[in-house]
Amino acid sequence: MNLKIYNTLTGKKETFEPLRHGKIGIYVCGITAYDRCHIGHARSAVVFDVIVRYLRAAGFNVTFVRNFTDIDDKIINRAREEGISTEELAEREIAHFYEDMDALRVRRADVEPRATGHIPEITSLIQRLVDRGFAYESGGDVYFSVRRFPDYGKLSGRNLEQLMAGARIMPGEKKADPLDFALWKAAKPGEPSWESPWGKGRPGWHIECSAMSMKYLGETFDIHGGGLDLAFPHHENEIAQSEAATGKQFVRYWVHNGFVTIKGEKMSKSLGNFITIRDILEGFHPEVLRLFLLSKHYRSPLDYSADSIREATSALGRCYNALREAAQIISSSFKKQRPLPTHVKESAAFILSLKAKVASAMSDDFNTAQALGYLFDSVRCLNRIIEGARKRPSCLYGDLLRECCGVISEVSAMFGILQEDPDRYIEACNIAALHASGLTLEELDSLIEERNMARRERNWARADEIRDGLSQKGIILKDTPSGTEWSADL
RNA sequence: GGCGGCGUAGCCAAGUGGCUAAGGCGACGGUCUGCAAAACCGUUAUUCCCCGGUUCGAAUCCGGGCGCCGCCUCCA
Repeated sequence: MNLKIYNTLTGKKETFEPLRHGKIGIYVCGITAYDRCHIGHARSAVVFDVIVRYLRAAGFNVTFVRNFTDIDDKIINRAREEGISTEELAEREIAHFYEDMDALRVRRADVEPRATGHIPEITSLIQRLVDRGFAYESGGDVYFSVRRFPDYGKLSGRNLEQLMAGARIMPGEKKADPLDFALWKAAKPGEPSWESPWGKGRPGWHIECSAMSMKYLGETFDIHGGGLDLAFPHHENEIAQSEAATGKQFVRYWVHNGFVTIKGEKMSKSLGNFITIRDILEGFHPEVLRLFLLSKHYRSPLDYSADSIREATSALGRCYNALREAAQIISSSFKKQRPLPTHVKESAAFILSLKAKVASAMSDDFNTAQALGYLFDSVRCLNRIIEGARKRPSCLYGDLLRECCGVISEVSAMFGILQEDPDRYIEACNIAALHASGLTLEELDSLIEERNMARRERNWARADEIRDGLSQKGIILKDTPSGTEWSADL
């Protein structure tokens, strides 16, 4: 398997070679625990969740680390506003994070370190930088001397002159140079603080990721990921700190996901145009959100809209519908052993080749959009087989469909979709639609009964009137040989 | 201003030098049906923002233009 990854550091797609054969260390910047997560956070989490699932499916032994920033200015300010401690705030928001991620079927990382749990590692890394002349103490703060690190800017493609244009010293900072950034911040009255060689204080934002990633993955490791907005200054500073301290390359492949936008603009707290994960999950199944997030390549911007979520809902519903029909055929026993038609065999062959196709799409810089295209192709093939079974039943269909569904299910697992029992998924949609229609089940049943009476009397006008009325309320009727069924309009 | 990204059908979206430009949503026609729904079959971009260039050959490479977005301050 030749895996290609786009590396922000070089600006190119490169063939991936792990540092140690068969093993991968990956660190992804997690959240700052001060507020609810929005769809942008969901994208980053789901994208790296799928990347890790894929790497494991490809046979790599992956160590996945994702941190929590549980102390910083935003947390201090928000805690003060709410009149609670920073610990309480961080604990609550980490719990909310898990609530959202569990709902989204995002798996836990192998190590989930927190900044406040790694103060000794952080201070000793800062000490190392001071000892090597890359950092200096100033009035209880410690700063990194950007000009001492010649490679500064190599990740984000900037040079020092460009950076000087926008750099300035904020009031209260004690930098020697406007480009320098804080490694350690002296405690202000009332702020949480830890002991250090420079007095009481707390870590700057960037240093925690260097200290924790190197602790768990080594001084050089394979993949570091995060949102594109972290590339500068956060990841640039991580490189500077880490490489200045160790003299070694810090990270081999930098992977950044694109933003979620809304009406073309970046979704962000400051613009106030964000939609929380919890908001979405009130109206849609978590797999719908996952499908939506994976439907575009991870590096491109992804525009959120109510319509695009509805499209994902329809597409997912179509897949579940096929899986349910397949399950029905599998569970029914046909006596006749008719040979399978050619087009059925061809469809099955396509499905059986799905794993290889998806693996090939994923090996090209994690092309989930292309991979999902193959999955949808397979669902059409599955429907063709189902149609074949309905037209000319044969006992040969049971095993064939079981095998095909198994492949589809296994491949979907990598994306974290189609993992529900189809009956239960569809039933849940139906219940939601019934609820939204404002009808009770009894009212619906009696309308269906009334319509069937009208149909028996060949009163098509009345029958259609009832069906159209229900359709407007989001309930679709389907007349089958075994009676009338109702379902949600997916 | 500096740096970076993007512009493919009605909408969403793969494809980055050469087989018929994936797939999804929608729409339309056919099969099925009392009519529908679901499903299947077919149609829906002779063409990939515009203009030049390289090449036997470009959506794909190069130059220029137009438009949109992001980073340069906290941000997934």
